[in-house]
Amino acid sequence: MIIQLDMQSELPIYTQLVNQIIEGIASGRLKPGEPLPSVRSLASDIGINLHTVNKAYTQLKQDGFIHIHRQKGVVINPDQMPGFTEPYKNKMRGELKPIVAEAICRGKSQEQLLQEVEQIYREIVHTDKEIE
Amino acid sequence: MIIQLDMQSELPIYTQLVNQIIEGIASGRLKPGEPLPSVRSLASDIGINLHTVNKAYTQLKQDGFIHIHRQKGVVINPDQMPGFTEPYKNKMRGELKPIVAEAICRGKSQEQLLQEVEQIYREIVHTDKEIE
Amino acid sequence: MIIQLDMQSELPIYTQLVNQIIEGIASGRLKPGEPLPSVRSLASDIGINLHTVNKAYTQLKQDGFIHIHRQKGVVINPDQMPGFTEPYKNKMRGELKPIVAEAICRGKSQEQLLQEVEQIYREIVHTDKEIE
Amino acid sequence: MIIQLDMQSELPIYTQLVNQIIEGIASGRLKPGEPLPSVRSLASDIGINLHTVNKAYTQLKQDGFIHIHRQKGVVINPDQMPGFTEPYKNKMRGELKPIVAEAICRGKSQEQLLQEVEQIYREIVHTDKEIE
DNA sequence: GTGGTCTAGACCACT
DNA sequence: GTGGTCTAGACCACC
Repeated sequence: MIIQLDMQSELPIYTQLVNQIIEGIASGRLKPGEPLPSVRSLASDIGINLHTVNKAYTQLKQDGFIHIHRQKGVVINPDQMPGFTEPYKNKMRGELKPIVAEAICRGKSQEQLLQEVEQIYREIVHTDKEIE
Repeated sequence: MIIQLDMQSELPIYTQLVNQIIEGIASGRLKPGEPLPSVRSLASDIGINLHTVNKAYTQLKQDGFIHIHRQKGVVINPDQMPGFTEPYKNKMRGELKPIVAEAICRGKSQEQLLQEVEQIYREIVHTDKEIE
Repeated sequence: MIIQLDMQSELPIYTQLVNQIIEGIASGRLKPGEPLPSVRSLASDIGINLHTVNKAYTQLKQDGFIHIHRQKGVVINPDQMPGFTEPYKNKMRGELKPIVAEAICRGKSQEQLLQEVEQIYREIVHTDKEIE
Repeated sequence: MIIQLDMQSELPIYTQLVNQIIEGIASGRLKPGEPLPSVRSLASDIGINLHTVNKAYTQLKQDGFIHIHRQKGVVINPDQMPGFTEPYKNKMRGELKPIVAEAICRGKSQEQLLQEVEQIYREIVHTDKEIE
């Protein structure tokens, strides 16, 4: 799996990493039980510090997306993804609200906005799984 | 208009301010041409630093949501809201993508996600405009 | 509040810090809303690195014991302590089980063990709040 | 006796092994003088490294729970379990204290906490000894 | 001033 | 080899 980081972004590097791995899972490119590179190898591959990778992995572990298997390394949670919990739902709605509000100001109709979301949904799910 | 700030939030205060004003515009509670409180009075009203309000107003001005006149003070852009520009579109899609991806991982179907967005849309637009 | 660290302990320093702060809250020496020293000052006071303090604070924040107020610094959660949740309950029972088992092997009766726990409970709660 | 290991746990595997054997003794499923599997066979049974089992056995021996004979192999200490020594007492209290403190913060009364400990005590002692 | 992030390098426990 | 911890020093955003 290719990791694309924007070092100029306002988003912390570890957050970008977390997002990309979640997108990888959502798209099916990363499957439950599949191993992830070690902290050190991923860090050297993408040219960042191992602590930054570690922070991303730790957050993914706390949220239940991955397991950190002692000495076997890191794997995508083989059993189940974290559920649609109430705290998560609130977090999601809180993130969505300002985005929707700005879209409304800028003239997007409800239909247009839903189409936009639908397209993003399909882009993620239909990502060609053969391409890595 | 009531401003609700969460001092524990990870979002900077000025960003929360920006978001709330944009939501006010989206909901219709704030209308084009309508005056906003001065930096000084808003800051003292909600008990935050002048600089923080100033930063929020500056960003809103840069994005085209408000005008800042030397004498007339601050008003909602009376002519037109900023449009659905290409850079904004990219920004929006970049923000939406990780949210959608995580929702997919957590088991949301496309229909459920669209309903969620639709509900948020309606909540913003249908906010009772009588209540301030 | 005095922090006592054992640099030779098997427990990570940041865990010892977390424990001591939780004990401080349990004993009433640290009250809801009360400020905690800044990362830097606490680190220099007890002679450890600021990142270690930061890690402890971050964990306490995630567990809901403290709030990290932007720029105001760190305060004990003024509203409510984290509840007796199911995951916590499981964690607690998992920690308690091997301790109880070993006590049984070493000849402790149920009554003796309960007295031990009771004494610890009282020691924490009845800590003289005048002494700091 | 069935050994249940959690490879995702933060506890080292050898510690989990030690705990489970102590629980086995506490519950009566493992009786004084009873033989334990050899390092080699236990390791292959539960699919872990020889060294890991060895480390667990070594710790149990040091604490006085088992004897390791050159010929007879490993047996539960036939004479007497280790006593309620002063160093052990301190260790136990040190482990108990943060658990009790957190329970207090999370709203457990002394009675509730004692009931919790009592229940764990009974669960260990009353484990059906017929089931292995 | 505050906390947050990133880097760098070291040591350790575990397997 | 793995991840976990600690230290050190730097820069940044926020207020």
